[in-house]
Amino acid sequence: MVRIADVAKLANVSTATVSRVISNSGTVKKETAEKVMEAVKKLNYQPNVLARQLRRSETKTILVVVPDITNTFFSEVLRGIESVAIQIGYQVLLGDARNNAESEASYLTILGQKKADGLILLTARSNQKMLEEISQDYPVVLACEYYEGSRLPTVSIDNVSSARKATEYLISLNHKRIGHISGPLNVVVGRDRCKGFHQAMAQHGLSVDPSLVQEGEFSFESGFNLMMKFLALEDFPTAIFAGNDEMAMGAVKAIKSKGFKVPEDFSVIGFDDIKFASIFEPALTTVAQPTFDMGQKAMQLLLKIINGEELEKSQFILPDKLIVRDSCKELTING
Amino acid sequence: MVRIADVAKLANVSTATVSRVISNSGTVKKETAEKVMEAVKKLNYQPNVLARQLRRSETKTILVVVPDITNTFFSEVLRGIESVAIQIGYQVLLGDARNNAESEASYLTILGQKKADGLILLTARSNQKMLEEISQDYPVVLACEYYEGSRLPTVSIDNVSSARKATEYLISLNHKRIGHISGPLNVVVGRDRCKGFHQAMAQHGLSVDPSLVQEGEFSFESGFNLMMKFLALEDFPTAIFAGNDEMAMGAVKAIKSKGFKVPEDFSVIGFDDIKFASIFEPALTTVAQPTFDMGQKAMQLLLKIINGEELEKSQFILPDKLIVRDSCKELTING
DNA sequence: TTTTTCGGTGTAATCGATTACAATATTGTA
DNA sequence: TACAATATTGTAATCGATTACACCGAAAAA
Repeated sequence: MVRIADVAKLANVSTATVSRVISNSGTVKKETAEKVMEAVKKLNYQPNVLARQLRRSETKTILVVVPDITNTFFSEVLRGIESVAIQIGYQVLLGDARNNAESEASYLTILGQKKADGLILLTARSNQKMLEEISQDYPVVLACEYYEGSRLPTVSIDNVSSARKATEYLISLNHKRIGHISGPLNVVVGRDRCKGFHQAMAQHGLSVDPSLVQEGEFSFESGFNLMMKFLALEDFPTAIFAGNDEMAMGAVKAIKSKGFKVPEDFSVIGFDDIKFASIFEPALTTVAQPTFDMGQKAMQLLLKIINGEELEKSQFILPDKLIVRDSCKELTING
Repeated sequence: MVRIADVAKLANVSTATVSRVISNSGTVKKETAEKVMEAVKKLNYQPNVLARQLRRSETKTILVVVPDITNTFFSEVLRGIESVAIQIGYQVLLGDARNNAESEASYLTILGQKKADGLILLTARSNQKMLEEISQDYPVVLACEYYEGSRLPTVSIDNVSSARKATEYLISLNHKRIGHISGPLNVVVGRDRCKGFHQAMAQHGLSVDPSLVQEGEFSFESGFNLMMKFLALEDFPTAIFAGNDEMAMGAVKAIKSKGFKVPEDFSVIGFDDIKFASIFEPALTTVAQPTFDMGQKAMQLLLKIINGEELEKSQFILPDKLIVRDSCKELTING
């Protein structure tokens, strides 16, 4: 292992000078610097980051905890985070919570151990109070998910209004009997999308049949099963707003399994616009979240906090976008 | 910040003793240990991992470089890696190469900086020689992808025989005029799958029409475009072996766009068995790779190398599995 | 000429743990 | 009781960088 002392000896200067050169911080005479650089090159010296980190007590590493790394929605956000991180010399430590609040919390010890300078959470299912305490001591940013009424720095879309928008789209297509296949209501985004659904219905004077609102998990299977429930009712809904794209696909699959067609017999709208939404048949009409941007924004925000900069505000709402494809259709009188 | 010295003072012992207690390494009297543990608890002491790392010169961190984090195939492997890592007290530093050999290589400096104890590469597109040199100095394991004729420790399936198996399945369905939509041939797995295809054809005395082998990228769009090329030929193939599932889906889409049906008019087989393969319509017949297992195995292997254990062998071939679904059909005389 | 000023460099303390080695306490043995 | 063996604990060096502070010499100011 080549140490800074080796370089110093070869260049015939002190370690302090070498350090100044490689961090180009201080005032070093040009010729001296060249001598040092030469020695660095000759010895193929790379500073030991651990030592630097210890001394400066910073790791240039951040921790990102995702609920499910195999969900492309989150991996796209992650990519946004990482792209910014790399640019500014940070590395990303990955925590995959596997949809488990406990394991989510277990990653947080990494901060206390000083293995990371900050934390971005793409999931907010563990104890809110604990997290708020942690954010007193360490830089924390939430992305995608969030806590209600919390002051924690957050980057996300406005799930309530997006859900309203999705529902209103169905309403604009003349649908009146609309069902909602909701994500888990103990997760904010599930709750907020459900809320948006109800708001839109109320605003347009439409009543919501309680049997047409079903809570499930953000998975294909769950979407399938809940749609099957709807299809067991006397009086079908004509359109379905699903909590996310996977659920929407499950719902479509269920509809098809009964011999019906989408969008002819049922309109289905999803949420997230995952990679596969456009490949699916029918191509899914859905609300797109700016995944990559959210990741980038979250990282930029975290960096500001790490650097102790003042935040102009702490909640960032990014724009969503309704993507109209082929899974919804206007309800005609015969419909 | 609570330091070990604070704990030592409160417990009225030396820092050495505290250190011994928290790493339960040495011989410490029971009562002393209890005293120390009490002080630890009272002060809520957490060792500064950086200091430990510097002294022990180990980071308990590994670096995983993936070609594309938004590809569920790789994120499943990653999950396998991470699950083992967490269990044994390691953390995973993520490098997303974004399908770019240069950026892949840029992550390797992290090793030299001592920010990670080892490296798992899920992509092998950068300079082989360089990597082999690196593996002299640092623990390295390749997973999924590999270099031909290299002694680098590797975990993967046998892509040649898997591709042969896939092709033979088509042959067993009476197909004779079979096309191959290949992944990039500058990537080993692309090459090996192509090789397996040719082997199977030759072994069954079938000739390969050169115009029925097209090289593309491992993407949906690429699969679509290349299938369109086939569909522009005078003499169609009756079956297609695609380099991976995304390409297979693209091919199916192209076929449908021309008004043909899968599997009635064309049989299509994919590769990887990604999450979406079963949701796609028709559900994709494909070759499943043991993603999670490969990740686990790779991590276990890396750990052995880190610990300086002797490896019984360096190339691990895991079993693949042909998953028969609905995208292939026996060729009848009417074709 | 003398005194400041400051660019450029070196010395040594420091970050916070681990651990080699030394020292002391305790127990066992003769 | 005396001495050896062992258990337990402490002292201080160490990991490899960064950086506060001191210092020197040359240029600028008085």
